[in-house]
Amino acid sequence: MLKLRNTFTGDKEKFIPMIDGKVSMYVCGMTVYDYCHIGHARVLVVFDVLSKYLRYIYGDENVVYVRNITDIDDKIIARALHNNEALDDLTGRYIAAMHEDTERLGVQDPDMEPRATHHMPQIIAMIATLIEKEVAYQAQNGDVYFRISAATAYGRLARKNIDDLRAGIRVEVDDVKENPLDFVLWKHTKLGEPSWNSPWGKGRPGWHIECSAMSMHCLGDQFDIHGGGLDLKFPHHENEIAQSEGCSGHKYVNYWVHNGFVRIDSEKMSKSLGNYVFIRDVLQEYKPEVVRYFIISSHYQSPLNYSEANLENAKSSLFSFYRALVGFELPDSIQIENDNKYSRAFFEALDDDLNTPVALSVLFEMLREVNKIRHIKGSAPEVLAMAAQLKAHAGLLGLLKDDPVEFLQSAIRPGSISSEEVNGMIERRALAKREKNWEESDHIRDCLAAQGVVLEDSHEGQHWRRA
RNA sequence: GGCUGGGUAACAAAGUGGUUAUGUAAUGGAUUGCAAAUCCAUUGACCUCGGUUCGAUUCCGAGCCCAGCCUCCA
Repeated sequence: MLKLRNTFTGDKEKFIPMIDGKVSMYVCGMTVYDYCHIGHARVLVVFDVLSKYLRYIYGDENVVYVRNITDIDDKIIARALHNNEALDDLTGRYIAAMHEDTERLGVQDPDMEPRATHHMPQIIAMIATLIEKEVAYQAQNGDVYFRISAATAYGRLARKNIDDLRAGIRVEVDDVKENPLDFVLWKHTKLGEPSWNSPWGKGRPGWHIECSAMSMHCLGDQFDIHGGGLDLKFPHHENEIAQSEGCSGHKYVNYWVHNGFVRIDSEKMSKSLGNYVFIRDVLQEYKPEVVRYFIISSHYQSPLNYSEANLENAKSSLFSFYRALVGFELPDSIQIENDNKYSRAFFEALDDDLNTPVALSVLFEMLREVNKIRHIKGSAPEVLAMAAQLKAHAGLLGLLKDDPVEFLQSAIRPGSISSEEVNGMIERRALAKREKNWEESDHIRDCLAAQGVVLEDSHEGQHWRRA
């Protein structure tokens, strides 16, 4: 039985869907004014793994996974202005780039990908309801604010109390808010900014209300899982709760799931610190599955330290899995057999709050078993079956999807020696080996090594891979 | 200042009141023309100080250190 750490209560809880056998999940996606960085990759991959596992448990058709796109906000407007570019062009470009990144990372598309600008009627209707219920008000400057004093249990998710928050806040001179903690739902338009018509005049929505409106529109006013990065916990998710529950009058989300940060040099990686690494930059150096392996090699809530050493570690681990699968003819889709000790341990790990590091350790045990029996029995059916199960289980984590030879031999750096050249040299070496010309054979091996190609001799001949 | 997490062997990373996590690296063996890969084996650990306990890395308390949130951020 799957258990998840619910950050609302802080406890590891049994996951019981609201509607028996059906799961609804919403994850805060990207604000599209730049390329996705490794921190984004972590959210994408973590919730991809969770959704894959939920689909495995409940069936593909019984899981609805929604990941939104924020395509209207201050930073987007600022960037468009800076680029002298139309807003739609800018967001369109970065949405396309994001889709490139997710596809390369093997992240399955969510069932729905709502965009804020496509949900203005829902956003406006929600604000209208909040005003009607007097949990929101329009201030003198035309902005509409959420009335914190009307919220029940504000600060519960982030475990903050309103007095502390208020003490720390700096009140601006011209503040029109009733309470400095009140946050904006609708901003009246400023010259040159994109705007939509509303009962409160032309303007645009605040960030928090977008997610409330889109999630409730897609999944209903209460749903199972809401995910996102830890940095969204406060104030974004806190505010979502306040708005959504203020609107519906009942509970909004049953399980809050937050993933930890990616760190770089022991510091949080973020746009505001400027120390981020784009996904597309990492993919110049490492294959997508290596990045994925790196991400899931630690628990989703722990901090994840981005470093070359850790990527290299992930790379060598993943390579050893692929090496073991070379030479086996395995179908792409394999039924998972879950009645053996490996599988039980694997699923026990995933059930335990998605403990992917332990799940990976089970895959290593399967790997060792494959190598061991392969050595004795070659390609006997039971060896193939074991290899197939390894591939199938890894597939649930989004790993071992590639063809092994392709994975091991394809070059990612431009200017690398071509596979044809390598094969030519290997042929010459085979000849030298036959003639027991070890000097020549070793020379060729050294030459290839200098080009980043590793040769391995086996009973069936020479195998090669790129280091 | 308030609030969250965390400190595990060379590195990465789980977990546990007493029994091998796991991977990389290292060492020895099998294998190989030599290597590599693979298999077998081995070394190496739980921040500090108290407390609870027959026994604590694991529970409790204090301290030190690290990261994060309290303002936009995945």
